[in-house]
Amino acid sequence: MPELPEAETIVRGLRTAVLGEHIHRVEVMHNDILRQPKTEFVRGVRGRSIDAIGRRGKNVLIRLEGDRVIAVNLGMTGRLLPFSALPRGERRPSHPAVRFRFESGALLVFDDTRRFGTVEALTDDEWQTRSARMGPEPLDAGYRARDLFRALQRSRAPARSWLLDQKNIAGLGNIYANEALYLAGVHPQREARRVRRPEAMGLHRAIRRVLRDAIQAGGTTIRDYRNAEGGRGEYVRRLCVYGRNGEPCLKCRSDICRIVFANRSAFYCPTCQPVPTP
DNA sequence: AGTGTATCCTGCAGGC
DNA sequence: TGCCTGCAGGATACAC
Repeated sequence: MPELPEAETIVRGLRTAVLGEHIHRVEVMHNDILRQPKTEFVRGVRGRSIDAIGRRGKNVLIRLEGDRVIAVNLGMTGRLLPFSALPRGERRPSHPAVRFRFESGALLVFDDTRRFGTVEALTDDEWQTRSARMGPEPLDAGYRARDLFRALQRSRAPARSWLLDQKNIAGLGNIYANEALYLAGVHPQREARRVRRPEAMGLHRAIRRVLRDAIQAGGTTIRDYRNAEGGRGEYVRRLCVYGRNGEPCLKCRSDICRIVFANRSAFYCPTCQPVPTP
């Protein structure tokens, strides 16, 4: 659920909260969150300090001394919650999966209701290999509209499926993929290779605009997403199609439609995003 | 090779 | 009230 803007918002919050902390103890409450043996994970992180916090696509990267990195994929309901002391009462995480305790007494909790998220300790080299298999960062200055157009040409997948595939672009999820397609006037089921050059230009612009605006709004909270301070994302108020089926299109007043394909809902305006003609 | 489907898991909303 | 179904921001093993 957390997509690029949510991951970026969490990263910014974590920088002020846990940068420089020294990991003293690690507790794993749910082994299924880890993608490696628990002993290997603990060995990779314990006793190291946090040098930097970064992001790649939807992944939060906690960089440790000694060329190590904790890679966190938030899945659908994952949260990274820093606390200055052991939390109690309402502020306590509901489904803690991994707890990092710092020498200062502060701690960082990976909390995940559905446990679709993953946490792993990697060397920089291992992470580089992983990162190389992912598509370009859509907000990088070097990501060009013509690159998007050329890549689209090579696929028969529906445009929405193509945008969700992290090998094509890193960081888009179901919300922002649908929003970008709406802004670009492309139907979610249009074959990627049938997106014309001017439409690809518009889609490139739409992707970057949606992601930048959503970061500025602190992401989108539908139900579970919270930032590092426990706060909500305000981009919900700016959504044009996602979750708005049956409501009027903001441009033309047609009813927004919801369809399901590839096991996920897609939202679009039947007038602004005409059905693909075979 | 590249795409679509089913699956992991929990919680919530809505219908009866 | 309680039971059932469907739905949810992701990623991936598998079948075609």
